Amino acid sequence: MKADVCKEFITHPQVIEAAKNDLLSNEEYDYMSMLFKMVSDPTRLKIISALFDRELCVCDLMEVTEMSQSAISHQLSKLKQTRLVKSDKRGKNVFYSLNDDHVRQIFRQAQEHARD
Amino acid sequence: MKADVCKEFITHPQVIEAAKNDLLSNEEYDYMSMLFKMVSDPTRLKIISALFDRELCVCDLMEVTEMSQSAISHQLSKLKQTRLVKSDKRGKNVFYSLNDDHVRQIFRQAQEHARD
DNA sequence: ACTACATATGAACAAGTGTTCATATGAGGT
DNA sequence: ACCTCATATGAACACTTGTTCATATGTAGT
Repeated sequence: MKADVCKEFITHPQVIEAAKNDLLSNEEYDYMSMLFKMVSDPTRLKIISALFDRELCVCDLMEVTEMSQSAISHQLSKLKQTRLVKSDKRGKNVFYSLNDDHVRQIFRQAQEHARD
Repeated sequence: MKADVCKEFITHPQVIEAAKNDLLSNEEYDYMSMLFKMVSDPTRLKIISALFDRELCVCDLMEVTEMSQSAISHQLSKLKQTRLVKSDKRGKNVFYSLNDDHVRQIFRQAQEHARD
């Protein structure tokens, strides 16, 4: 970013070139950032683990997570917009479930990390 | 959370019990939340991918990520506090590198997800 | 049509986050 | 001792985020 800083490089320019080549596109960073943001809130993590092996309606999620209806509904809305969960309206209820397996994998990986 | 909501459960209480049993401890949620927060910022993601296969000093990271010295230093400080990176002071420079393999795994998993 | 229940949504507010700017610390060379 | 380079750090600021409160929408039963 600055030109007149770090005049005396110790690591050779090749190392910096290599690191530059390892960079991804901005779209990839933005997507990953969005994905991680979605799973970086404890309430949403609770919701995700509740939905891990079954579908649940908003009602059920209130019971399970001990959160208010509004809070859950707002979070589900975000999770749905970002395609992490899908919904199925049946009668008065709306049932939510995880949308694909990537979420489960990332969740599991972090959970393993948490055990240390 | 509320008692007088959802009087007519469609899913049986057993399902709710099962979901409750799948919940983790608050400490686990907080840890996972913290971990995901750390990798949910594009600047930090850039830093992490630059450090993926090599150590770099703050100087190098400025060049590679095209960010200001202060911004990088602040982010490295957070990444170090949360043990995602470690540092090694040699002379005038401080070299940073990833601290364990969990970060790499979680990063890779998300990157795969990003390709869809 | 009316009522009760389930969910969604908008506004408002407190709390958290990332950057910049200015300055401090610390190490090496002279 | 002094100067310069490399990094760290504190304060200030704009911006984002999650919750609550109030209210709207929609569905089923009567």
